[in-house]
This record gives sequence, C-alpha cells and structure tokens, in this order.
Amino acid sequence: MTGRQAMLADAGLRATRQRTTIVRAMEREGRPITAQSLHARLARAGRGPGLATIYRTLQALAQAGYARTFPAGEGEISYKLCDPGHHHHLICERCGRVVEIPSCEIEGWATSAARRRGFSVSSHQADIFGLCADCRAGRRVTA
Amino acid sequence: MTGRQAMLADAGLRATRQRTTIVRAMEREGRPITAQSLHARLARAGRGPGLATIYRTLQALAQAGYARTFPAGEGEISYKLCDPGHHHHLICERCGRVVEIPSCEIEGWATSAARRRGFSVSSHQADIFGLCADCRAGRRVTA
DNA sequence: TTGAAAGTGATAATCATTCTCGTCTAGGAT
DNA sequence: ATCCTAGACGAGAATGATTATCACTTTCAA
Repeated sequence: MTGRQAMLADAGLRATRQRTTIVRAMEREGRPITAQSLHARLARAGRGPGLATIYRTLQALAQAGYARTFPAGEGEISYKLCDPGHHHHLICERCGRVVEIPSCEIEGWATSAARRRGFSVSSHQADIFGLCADCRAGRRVTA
Repeated sequence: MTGRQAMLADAGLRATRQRTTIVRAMEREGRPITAQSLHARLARAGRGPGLATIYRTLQALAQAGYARTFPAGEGEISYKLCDPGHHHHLICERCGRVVEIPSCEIEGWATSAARRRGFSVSSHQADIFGLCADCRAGRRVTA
C-alpha cells in the first residue's frame, strides 16, 4: 500500500520529519480535523510542526487528492486523509466519523440530469449525512 | 411564487428597504455571490446596505433554507437564492451559473449505501460540475 | 560529500466575518 | 392615523483563521 513516503512523493513533497508527523497524526485521527486543532494537539505533545508547515502540508495533500476538505464551523476548514480515487462520503453528524463509499453508483444520474439541461459533466460530488451505528446505539465515542 | 415579502417573513425577517434591495440583487444575479461582492456592487450604485446588514441577511436566508452557500476561493463563502425544498445543483465551472435539479433520484442510493454501513440517513447533498451549453458553445457570458 | 532547491517556523500581515452600540424604522396595537 | 418597541441598521473596532516573509535548516540527486 502506497505508504506515507509514496503519498508525500506523489504529492510533490519531500519526506521530512514534520510531514511524517502530520500524516501519521491524520491517519490516527480518521475524521476531519482543522489545521489549528492538529497544531494544538501536536504542540501539546512537544516537537510539533509549526502552524505554517501544517497549513502548507494539508493544502498540498488536498491538492494532490490525498486529503479532502470539509467546511467546519465558522470560516474554518477541516481536512481528512482520503484515497485519491473518486468516492463519496458517509458522515456521522454526531461523532464526525467519515466513511468512504468507493463505488460510484450515481454517475448515470449525474450524466443524464446534466445532459437534460444542456450541461456536460466534468465531475460530481455527493455526501450522505446521518448517524453511525455506534452513535445510534448510544455507545461512547472517542472525541 | 412566494414573493420577496413572504420569503423574508418566513425567514423571520422584517421587510426593510435594505433587505428588499439585497433579495432583488440576488434574484438578478442568479449565481452564487459573496457578501463582499454584493456589498461592493450595491455600494457602487449608491444607497447600498452596509456590509454587516448584508452578512446578516444572507445568513438568515441561508438558515431559513432560501439560500444556499458555496465555498468560494480562499476562505470566502458565496450565497445563492434557492427554492427551499430539497434539490441538487448543476454548476458551470466556467461562468458560475447554477441550475437547480428539483427531482431527487438518488435517495435510494443514499439510503442503501448508508444502511450497508450501519448508518441511518438524515440528509444528503450532491452537486454536479461541468460546462453549461453557452460556455461549451463559446458564447459570451455576462460576468 | 555537496550544493541547489525545498522546507521550516516565528512573526507579521491580510482580510473575511462578527461584534458593538447608538440611532432608526417596520408594523402591530391603540 | 399615531404610538411604541422589538427588530434592524451601519460605521468602525475586534476577531481570528489563513497566508506571507525571510533567515536558517534539511533533503536528496549527482
């Protein structure tokens, strides 16, 4: 599996200690997190990368398709590592967990809805919001 | 057609001169626009509402379901008037035109994709990006 | 090993958005 | 029609996330 090194290389980034730290933390996180939160968390653990570095790295990962952005609260952006291929998201409204849906079954809908209105399609995106099994069951959540 | 008055009333807003101006401008616009741009445009024409008022009004309309927000560039949000019912969007990547798709044909997909992963669905959203007929034909655009 | 290019980070700068607060006004009540 | 008051306005200050700067450090291909 395209380890961290490869991911960074493909994003056109050198594999520095700071970036490895960032990617590792994002993997551990598993749900969207803002640059600020990530910075605070890593700083608390000492040796954390600077804020500027975190912003730069997350942005580069997003641009390369290895991360996706989600709007978070007022004027904030959170990031989550993702597989680079096309996929959709299932988002738990309570705990923030995000599950990727790799198979795309709405391509047909997108194409025909667009054609009917004279548009050509270049991409589409779709997300589903709801409650994950754990939250429905009232089970405790990490965050 | 629930005129402007009714729209404002339903959003819990009084129908002031400023708000009428804002809604009228949004109707004329037809595509997403940021609070800043709207403010600049109306100010240029004299008698424009203040920036704070524009932010407040757009926010209230969005909250009431009469407008939708789109991320715009770096840390900006643009707003577009929308019908309050559930619908999807077809967005032209060149001219920014937005067309609403009122019939929802992906409910089934959303429900089954979610169920398969233990989620319950509370809502979903989907947008299609591409080129509108005019832009494909290379025709001139207003903006 | 070495040097050029890329990366880092403390800090300053930017800028969209929100807050403040004194003044004004829509619109129901009288 | 007039009154009253909660809601609205707006100019400017404050906020706070993100970006830019720039001198120093590190990576990595040759």
